[in-house]
Amino acid sequence: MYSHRNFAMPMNVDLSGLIVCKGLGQQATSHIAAISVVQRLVPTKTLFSEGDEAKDVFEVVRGTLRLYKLLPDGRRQITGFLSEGHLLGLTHENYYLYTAEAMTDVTVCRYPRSRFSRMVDEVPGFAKRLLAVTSNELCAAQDQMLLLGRKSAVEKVASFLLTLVQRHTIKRDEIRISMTRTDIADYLGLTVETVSRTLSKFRQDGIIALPTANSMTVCNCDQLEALAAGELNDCL
Amino acid sequence: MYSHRNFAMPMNVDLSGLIVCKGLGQQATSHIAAISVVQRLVPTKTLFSEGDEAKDVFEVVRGTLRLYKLLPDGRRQITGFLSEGHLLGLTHENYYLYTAEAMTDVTVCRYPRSRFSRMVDEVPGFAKRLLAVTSNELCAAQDQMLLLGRKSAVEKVASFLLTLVQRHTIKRDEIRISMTRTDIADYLGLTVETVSRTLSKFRQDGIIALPTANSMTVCNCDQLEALAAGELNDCL
DNA sequence: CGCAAACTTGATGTTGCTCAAGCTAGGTGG
DNA sequence: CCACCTAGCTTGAGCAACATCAAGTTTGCG
Repeated sequence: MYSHRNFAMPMNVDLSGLIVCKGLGQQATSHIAAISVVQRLVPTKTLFSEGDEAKDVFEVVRGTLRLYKLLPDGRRQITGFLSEGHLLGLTHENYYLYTAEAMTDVTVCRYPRSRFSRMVDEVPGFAKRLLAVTSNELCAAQDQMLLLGRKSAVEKVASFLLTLVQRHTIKRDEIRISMTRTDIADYLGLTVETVSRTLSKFRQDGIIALPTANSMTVCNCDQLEALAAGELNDCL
Repeated sequence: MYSHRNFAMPMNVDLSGLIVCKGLGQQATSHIAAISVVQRLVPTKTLFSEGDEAKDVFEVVRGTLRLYKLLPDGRRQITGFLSEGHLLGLTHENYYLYTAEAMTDVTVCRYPRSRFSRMVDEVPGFAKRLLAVTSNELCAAQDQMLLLGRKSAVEKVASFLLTLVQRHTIKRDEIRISMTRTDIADYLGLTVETVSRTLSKFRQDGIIALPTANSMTVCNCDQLEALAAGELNDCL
């Protein structure tokens, strides 16, 4: 199982495209690159767990992670899926507030938190950039609260599919679903069975096509939007 | 009805205690005070609505507001209750992402967004302070996602009561509930009836006392914590 | 080819919603 | 000061949406 362990490498990678560097000067970029370490994960490996001491901040360079919180009895709520370019591990506590686990092969860039924190003080515009990132996350979190608290299963799944469509603008309407049904369920506050049934229903209604379990084509985007907003409660 | 309208006043108020000023220098504090305007609201008046152009940032000086999002058919999800010392209206979009409505008589301090934004660039440490505030909100939002997506009605209400207890450490265990049952329901993703029934059950079980509908005493804090964590599913 | 994990589908069960009615408290006007 | 009125709260009965439990099916991989 050794080959499955997480490992850090003193590797020379081009980091100039990192999100944390965007808009910062050449000097800041090299400063950031200097304190970073590249790390890789295989699927299902955790980058860090809720409650661990928050020693590092990470940026996703490649692949996708799921972030989640658990209840004592194992119930799971996925708070987000993070892909290339996203930061994670930012917190003002001394411990991580959620678990981050690789869904695919993942490459991240790791920054020691102490130095990262110093950069927030010293690099002009850096705190503002992080504020922008965090504000966007908060916005997404609030949308998700509306979804979790007030939407029906059909609305939840429809909303979710639409966000998938909006992310993958590449290849019109043909979407790769990189998460399992269980992940989707834990993200939407449903069970696997309900997610599966709802997708089947959308397929039967000609709203989507499911060539395989992991890919999807949206046939009727308007109707999906109507369903997501809860405007077609009668029609189903 | 004129007396019920929101109004802004060129009023001299001591603003040195504002949260936005904390930890900043004397110069920054006076700078902030210089661009602020005091504004008052009576209960049920909205400070701003979701989708409005985000012209200002606010700080609550007195009273409590509810923040919420609506679905087209009127379903409401309250994303938070804001009291004294909290900032609101921060967004990186050009419009507000939620509605803010007064629950009590409210006094806020208003800052033009353009100037506030300039301060983020110019006042050292200001962006970092806002980052801390936003990070805390994000943390709370993620806890709320877990609650909304994965907790039962009993667990939701128990969790909510515990956060109330933690806020009001004043007067051991005697808590004033400033929101209506409907507000609580819309915050927890439940209906009024379910909230009422659950509170009644807690009362019957001797976990809490409800002298009036708007106040509460926690009799058995341990049990409430156990319920909130979902550890007593069998016992009820 | 065979195995395991993921997915789908059906039958049944339960939580929390809906609808309906009565209760309580605070505020208003006679 | 009291009666009324209304908004908020409580409680009950029935129901629907979603969960649970239980097979089967498909898929990907060794």
